[in-house]
Amino acid sequence: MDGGVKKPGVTSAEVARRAGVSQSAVSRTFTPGASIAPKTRAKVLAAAKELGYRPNAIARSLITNRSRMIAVVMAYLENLFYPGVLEELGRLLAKEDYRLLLFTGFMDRDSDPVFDQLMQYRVDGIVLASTSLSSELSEECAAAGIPVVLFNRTTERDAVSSVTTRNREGGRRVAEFLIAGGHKRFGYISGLESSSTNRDRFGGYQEALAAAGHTDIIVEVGNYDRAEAETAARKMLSREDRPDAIFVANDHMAVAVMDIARHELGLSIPEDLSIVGYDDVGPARWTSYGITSMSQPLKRMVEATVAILMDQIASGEIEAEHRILNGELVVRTSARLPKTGIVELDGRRIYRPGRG
Amino acid sequence: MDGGVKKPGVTSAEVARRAGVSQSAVSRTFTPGASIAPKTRAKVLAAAKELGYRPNAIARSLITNRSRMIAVVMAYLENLFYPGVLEELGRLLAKEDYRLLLFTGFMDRDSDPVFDQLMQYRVDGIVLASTSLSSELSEECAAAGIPVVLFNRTTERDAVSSVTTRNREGGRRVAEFLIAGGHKRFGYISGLESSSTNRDRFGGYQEALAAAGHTDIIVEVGNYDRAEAETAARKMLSREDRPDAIFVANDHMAVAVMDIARHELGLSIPEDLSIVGYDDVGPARWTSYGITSMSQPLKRMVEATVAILMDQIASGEIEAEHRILNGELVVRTSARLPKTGIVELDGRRIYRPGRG
DNA sequence: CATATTTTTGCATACGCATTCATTATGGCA
DNA sequence: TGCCATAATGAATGCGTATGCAAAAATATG
Repeated sequence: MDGGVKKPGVTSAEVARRAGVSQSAVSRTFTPGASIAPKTRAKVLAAAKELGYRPNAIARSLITNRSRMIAVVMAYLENLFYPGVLEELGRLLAKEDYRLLLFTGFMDRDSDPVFDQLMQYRVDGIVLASTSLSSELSEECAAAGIPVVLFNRTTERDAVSSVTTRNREGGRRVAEFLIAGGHKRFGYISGLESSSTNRDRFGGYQEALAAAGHTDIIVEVGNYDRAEAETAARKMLSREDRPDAIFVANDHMAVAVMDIARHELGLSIPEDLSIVGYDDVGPARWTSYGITSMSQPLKRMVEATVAILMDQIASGEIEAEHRILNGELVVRTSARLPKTGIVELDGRRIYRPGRG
Repeated sequence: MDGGVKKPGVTSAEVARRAGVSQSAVSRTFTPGASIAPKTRAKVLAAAKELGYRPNAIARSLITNRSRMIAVVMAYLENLFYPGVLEELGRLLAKEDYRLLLFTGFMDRDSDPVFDQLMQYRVDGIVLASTSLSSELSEECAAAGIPVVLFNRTTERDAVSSVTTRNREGGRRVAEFLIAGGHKRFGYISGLESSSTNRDRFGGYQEALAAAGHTDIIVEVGNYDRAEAETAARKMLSREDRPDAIFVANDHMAVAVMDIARHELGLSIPEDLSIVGYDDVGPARWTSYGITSMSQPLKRMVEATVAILMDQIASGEIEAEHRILNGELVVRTSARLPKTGIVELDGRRIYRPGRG
């Protein structure tokens, strides 16, 4: 009825009056490390509690020029890998006393309008998890002193920090594993062709296959999308010379490929067809799928991401830093096993050729 | 080297000087509906572009007493239903020009420390998706004029707004479906026993079963957790009088139950055992599972949530509002089919008893 | 006890912007 | 052209807090 005014909330001045001290004293009470006498502090805390006072983070940000918010840009969350990342990010950022401003659910892959928003909120750092950033924008961030971390992505010119795994080595290992398993015809269902992860995974795969004399890889595009992966699988598997081994660029698509292979085309996995995925995400571990998959160490990746952010926020230096972590090929039931090279490692079966 | 100072960024005063106008004019240029001459506006926009000016949302919030941020509290994201909610929330909130401050990844189900944070940031609204709120806290929100919406949850005393589906009717329908399918022994794997959804789903199930003379339901607790659901399934299915029909309180657990039943205990689904889930989440549709499941209309639920928030923000009135939506029992392959009652509805098979 | 040193305190100011108010420019109409 | 209504403008102020500075209080030292 009164037209929508949010009640203004208790201010530090009101608390000060109540406690019989100055506004400064109230501020100092809530500023760790500030000079304040214990008894004054106690008075202030009492008054604050009575009035239900909470420091206004907005006003604080205006003074300190720090919002204590990190923007996380994640275009889609359908692939469970990303919710996992989000959850871990939330955990670690909270531990560092940072809040998480999430940008998701925009279909156009263009992050520029989102970028405007996040700059207006003066975030202290940016994590880009499923989008890249045009080079002008990343330069603008650098100029503004805002650290940016590309998560699970890199750019050619490595001007912006990134956290990735050894995708090329991963692709190579997948190839070695499949070759050792005695496969003859190799397929690849690709992710987004513009993404660095996809290029690297395919590059390593292709390279190792070529080294073993296999130069004819059957490729279809899945764009990291479930529906497109289904289409790609149908196409690839209804060929006469269909592959007996497929490397799918991530588990999210691999699940779809397995469903199509088994239930639409009646193929047995791994007897008729071996499938290897990437990420080692939740569903890969579910026994219905049991996907043999290159793992990405999610927790350590997120740790590295937060470490880079905190470091650059603290130092003010924002030279690009690149953290590249190792994964393992986790062996399950979706692909035929090589005779050697499989070892047990804290409860998981891992493929490590040469250790075998 | 210089100890970490984020560059202050361009201010409206600088733009004003550059454009040869007052700071007020700059402000009015970026305030929709403000009184500003087209040519002045053009000058300002030009200067702003040159300098790379973006209005400081923090400073604006301080004046307007609106942060244009909505806090979303979501303890865990492992169940794909919630990432879906998050994505849709992000989409709709962006459309309303609101940002999403996410709180996730805290394991203790207690949301109170989180609550402190979110109040400090003076969010304009709160969505609680996997946590409840102590009654004092919800009263504090009401007093502060901050709308709160419980998503997929309710409290007994309905003092705080909520968006849910007809869980009781859903449970009832599942029971009717399983009875019509000729099942004899009924099991239930429960969600969090303290949650309203779980109570309602079980209540309806129990009620309809009792009406048909089945009063002995075998119950195990899964707490909406995958691992616990696995344990529950093992226990329930290794009994001598194991059920031939299980209602699992959500799909996230139903997937685990199916895996255990099939691959650990060698049961055929639906020949030996029928399974019905809840949510109609992604994996339920994957052909490996094909879970017959009560759907929750995610998009409409999120729509309702945002509508309630926008409404209460605009009006300033925050009397609790309850939106209860309808789901459908989507029939797939995880449960034996009744002879009648299955109809086709925009490409899905739906169970509607009495509709023939 | 006087003096030097340290700790604590309040005053005043600034952060970047929106908004009120008084003033000036603009356009409409006779 | 002159007069009035309206639009546009700038100066000033305040949102809630942190912080530099100087004054005051507390403590240590001789």
